[in-house]
Amino acid sequence: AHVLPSVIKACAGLLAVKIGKQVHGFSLASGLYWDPFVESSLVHFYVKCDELVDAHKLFDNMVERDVVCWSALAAGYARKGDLVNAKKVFNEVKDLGFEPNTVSWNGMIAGFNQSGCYLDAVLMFQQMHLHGFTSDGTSISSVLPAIGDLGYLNSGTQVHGYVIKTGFAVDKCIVSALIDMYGKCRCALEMSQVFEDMGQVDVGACNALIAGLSRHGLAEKALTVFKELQGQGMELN
RNA sequence: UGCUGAUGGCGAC
Repeated sequence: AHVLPSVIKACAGLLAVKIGKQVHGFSLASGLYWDPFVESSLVHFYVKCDELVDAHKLFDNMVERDVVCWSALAAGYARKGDLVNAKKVFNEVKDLGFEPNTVSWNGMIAGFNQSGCYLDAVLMFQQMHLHGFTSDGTSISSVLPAIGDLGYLNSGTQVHGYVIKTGFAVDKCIVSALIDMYGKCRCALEMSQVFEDMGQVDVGACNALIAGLSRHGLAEKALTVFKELQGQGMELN
């Protein structure tokens, strides 16, 4: 019974729709469908495959809904840019009787960011704090690009300060997210500073830096940096 | 100190 969720998870990763549906059928036939782990991995599977209608239907018919499958569904709507349903599902949480956790919040922030609903991503980030949660690395690297796209330099600087204070500065994803954010806010200096403060060289950070430099019309500088890094044996795209 | 499910950046594809 513990292998089903893993199998379904693999189908979701591969977008193997047919196989996933077969596994779904098998779980029904074998009577394992009521297992919360099986069910939520199925919800996640349908979400990943963009079958939100099926995902929602499954969710509504579940015997044992919990915070995990609820998070998966809400995040799925957010990632699709379906603001109405995302918020609707997210706000249903009280009626369902459980509480969002850090992952639930992160899923919404990341989803809104990926679908270009930047303002909503930032608002969710604020709400998360108002509800007494602390952001982790995932929340921060999800919200930073949204802040950058909105040009909210003040918020970005605040998050940067928080990153330094909490020691998240060693996280590669966060560093490149910071570089990306400063690049979008047209702060070439801060951007380069973050890059240099990073002890080690990271491909992602380099990509963000070069993209940021080009955005400033500093294409030549970008090329120079590109060659420098190549000289150090970096494999860039 | 892990051991079935939901959440992360830039880029290439």
